[in-house]
Amino acid sequence: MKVLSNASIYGLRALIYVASQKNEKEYVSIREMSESMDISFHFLTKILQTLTKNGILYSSRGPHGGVALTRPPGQVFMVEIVKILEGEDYFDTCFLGHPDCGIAAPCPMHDFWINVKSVFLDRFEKTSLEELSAKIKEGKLRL
Amino acid sequence: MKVLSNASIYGLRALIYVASQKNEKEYVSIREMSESMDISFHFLTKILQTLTKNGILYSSRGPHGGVALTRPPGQVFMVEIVKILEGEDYFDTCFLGHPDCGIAAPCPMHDFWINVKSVFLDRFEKTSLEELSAKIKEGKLRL
DNA sequence: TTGGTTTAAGACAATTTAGTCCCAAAAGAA
DNA sequence: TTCTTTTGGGACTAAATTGTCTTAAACCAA
Repeated sequence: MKVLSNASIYGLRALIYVASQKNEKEYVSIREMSESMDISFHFLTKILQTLTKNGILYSSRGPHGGVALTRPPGQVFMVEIVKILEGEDYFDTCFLGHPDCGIAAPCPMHDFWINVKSVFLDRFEKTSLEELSAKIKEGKLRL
Repeated sequence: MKVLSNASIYGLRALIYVASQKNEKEYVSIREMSESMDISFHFLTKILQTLTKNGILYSSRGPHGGVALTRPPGQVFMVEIVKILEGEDYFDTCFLGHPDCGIAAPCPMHDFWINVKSVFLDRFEKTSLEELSAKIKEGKLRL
């Protein structure tokens, strides 16, 4: 079971990586991240570019260049990242794929799916990069 | 957000279609289903073939041929269909894609994901084709 | 200013998923 | 038997996702 594309997963992991850095102001090298997390450098670069375009990251070229968060990790929430990388309509889906599933004509899984989606939305809205990176810093979790 | 491939969705919908038939013993034509549900006939045929190979359906060729359930709809549960069409390891995934995410080295979403997956598993284990088709028969739901 | 380093941008290739097509095989009917 | 209908099986195509590569642009330091 998978709810995020690889692009979103890599993007999230990279953001957590950046968020768990000691010095919040310093740029983190994409090359360093790609090697440390064993993600294709070029692919990761492309994903981080869209996060930069969408105002989540600053970026700088040249020596000591890389990316950095535009906001403190505690103010960046999963839901925003997911919507940028998966699309604004991420939560507007039907379990069985009907384009217009709703109260008027619900599919057999409608009630269950509405519930599940609200659990995801709630969690994504409440989870910040700070929370995600906190235990990484303590070495209790892995990226 | 999507948790099932199109193949699984089409397979499930077709099974619900078969299950909501008046006469349980009669074969249901794949052509009829594909047209009624607006699914590619050849694609649906392929999907139903794997369900036939896996003992979920009987099939018969020629006039009045088609597919029929091998068991009463009340004895066929979603979890079985999903595992056939998505793979046995459907519930053995990490939210962030780590192949060996576990208690020893959990990812930052591990606890949440374990919970969500158990909700899905529980629901899939308890939901039969009979339940899914019940309200279709009454015309209260759509396929 | 020159050269090395690093992200930006976009073309390109590989893989996976989705869907199409053709013909064979089985079943029923004339 | 022979013809028609319908599923079986596999090759093929299309689209989306994933990943690679090349070149340009920006930045830094010597």
